[in-house]
Amino acid sequence: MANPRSTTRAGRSTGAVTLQRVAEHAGVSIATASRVLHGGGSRTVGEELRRRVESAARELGYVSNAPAQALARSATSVVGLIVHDVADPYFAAIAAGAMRAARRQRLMIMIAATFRDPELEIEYVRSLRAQRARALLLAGSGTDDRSLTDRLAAELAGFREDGGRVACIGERGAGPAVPLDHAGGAARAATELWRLGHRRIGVVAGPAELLTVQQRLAGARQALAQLGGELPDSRVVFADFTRAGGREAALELLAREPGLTAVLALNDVMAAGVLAAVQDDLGRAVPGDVSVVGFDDVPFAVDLRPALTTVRLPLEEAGERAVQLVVEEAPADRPPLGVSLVVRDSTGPAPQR
Amino acid sequence: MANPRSTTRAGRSTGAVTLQRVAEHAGVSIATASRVLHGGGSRTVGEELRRRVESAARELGYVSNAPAQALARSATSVVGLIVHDVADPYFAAIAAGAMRAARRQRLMIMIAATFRDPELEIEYVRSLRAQRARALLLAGSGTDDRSLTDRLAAELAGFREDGGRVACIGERGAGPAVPLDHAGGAARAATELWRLGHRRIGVVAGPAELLTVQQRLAGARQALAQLGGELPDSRVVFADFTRAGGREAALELLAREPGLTAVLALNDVMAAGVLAAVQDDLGRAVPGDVSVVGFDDVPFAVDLRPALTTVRLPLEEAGERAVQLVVEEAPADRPPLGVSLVVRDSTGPAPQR
DNA sequence: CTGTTAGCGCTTTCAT
DNA sequence: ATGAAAGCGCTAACAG
Repeated sequence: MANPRSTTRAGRSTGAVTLQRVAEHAGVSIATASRVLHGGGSRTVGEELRRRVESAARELGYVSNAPAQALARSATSVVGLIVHDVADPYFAAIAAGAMRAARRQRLMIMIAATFRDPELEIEYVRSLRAQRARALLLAGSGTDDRSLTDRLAAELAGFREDGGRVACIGERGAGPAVPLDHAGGAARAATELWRLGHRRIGVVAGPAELLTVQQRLAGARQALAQLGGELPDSRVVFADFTRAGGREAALELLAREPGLTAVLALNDVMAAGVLAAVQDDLGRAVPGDVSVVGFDDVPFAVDLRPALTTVRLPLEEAGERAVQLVVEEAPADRPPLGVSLVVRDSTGPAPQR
Repeated sequence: MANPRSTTRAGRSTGAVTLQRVAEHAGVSIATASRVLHGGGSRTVGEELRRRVESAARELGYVSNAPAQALARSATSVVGLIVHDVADPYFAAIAAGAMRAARRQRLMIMIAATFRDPELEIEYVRSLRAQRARALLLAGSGTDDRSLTDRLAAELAGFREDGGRVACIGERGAGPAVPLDHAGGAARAATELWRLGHRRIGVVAGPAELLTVQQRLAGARQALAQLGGELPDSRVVFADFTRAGGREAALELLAREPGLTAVLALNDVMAAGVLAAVQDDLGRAVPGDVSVVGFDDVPFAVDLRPALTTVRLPLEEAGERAVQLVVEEAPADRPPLGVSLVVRDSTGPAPQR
């Protein structure tokens, strides 16, 4: 004989334990059950019934149905986070911060990785919109592609109209943001190099179309100009924001401008590649022959060979702030996150010649 | 029958665009609209109506309501992934693989980070159960705590009863798993060290209660025993699976057993700490004085100083397989993922004495 | 091929 | 304080 979960009255096949069943089991109305099990604080149910409902729920192993709740109250507790690549320590750090904050707010984070495809980013905000996510966090850099940006903006506008909140990590003109001073950081790095006597500095940059890259590059360029130096285009090479990209770019850069005494990598992952290129491929000493500075200060920067001098960005905190921004746990006008230069062993005085 | 909702455009800027509205706008029934907009492939709608519905949806800017769909068909397209810490490259790699596979299946990944708190893991499977996630991926190591394990198992059983699928990355007796040969990998590492002439080998291990740690440790111990060597408890120190943990453990290990010529770190992040301890704190050479081998082969292993010899685990692929396992995109009996030893520069012959 | 019509499980007035 | 009932937006029989 079959062994159904409980005796069924008419046809109604059993299985999932619903609020309905909990209510029956406790001998109360479904409304009451809802109030005790999901009622937000406003305890408006008598002690006796409350107890009965609670034990019924426990006995039956009740688990609330989030989609049903979402439908009924048209609001979910999921926050979408769109990153380029979770395996990239930059995004991993942001995600970690966001998740920490989410836990405090009892929110769930749904992460989508675009693998650097802007089309996918748009597709994902649409998905998250369909999920009726409570908020959306855009962690990746924006692009200077107007059409893409406009389409994204349209999708985000729709999301907001449905009542969703949006926050960006780093300015990208698509809503409130947790500002990240890319330009300032790059300026700090360039200035340090200048101070060390470097006059011929090259830059290994990420994809040229990324706003973040443009801002960092502009910061370095401006600082150098102000100092009386320069950063001609011939000293900048763009590549993927990866270790391989950094390595190739460094090789090209130093082939093109052999006299460079320092290179600024626009992120730490690329810096790792630069270090490999300079030391292993080219057999030059760091910082003896050429100094290298990175950007972001991801966890492994200190373990690089030599330990990387880099611009520190408080990524985890940025992630936390982003969720605070969308759940208004904190005032929107907090002092911006500071960037700082962490001087380690990959930089030194410019070699005499 | 007056529709109370769409009483025209007075006041409120017409609420959400629902299927109902799209249907009206297209002059078809809501069922037809549903069929064209969400109908899975089985095109059973006339060309004419199909076109009308599609353009109506576009004009109105319709976005489907996932929670409503989930409720109606009692199935979602979200897959939960529970990790210890997204910022840890081990989990980041797994997550990246999972997301890549998820995209192909048009699934969304909801990541929950336990920050290494087993209680939280249980809490999160409950949450994901409430979300009616289609599947659950457990990426973290299990524990040898019986009570915790039982409670988790109970929760997972409930999840399965509701129709959810579960997969683990690495065996943990909680359902089908993407096997990861922790023991075999450790054996390979230990054997290599032995081959290089090392006879006094120490181990810097992660938390003792983690199954993964126990398996790796057992693998190393057994290999050594087989070779005629040994791994007494005095040569094993447990600490957090972090850089700091690795560093402290290495310091303690070498203080306790100064004669060690090699140390096996049970993951690469710890290995980074070991390298720092040995070289920077103790001023000993690697691999001249002591050889170091890591575990996992995370991306930065090659950039460590010196480049780390380590056991390679195909983490991204494991993540991909895990989602394939729960959506049965692939047969369950695929050949297990292979582990291999990547020999780099942190290992060398045992020093003569 | 298209429309009707029950629900899916829960929240939330509105009464009592 | 508690219950009855009307939805929330969509899917899936079940007719035509």
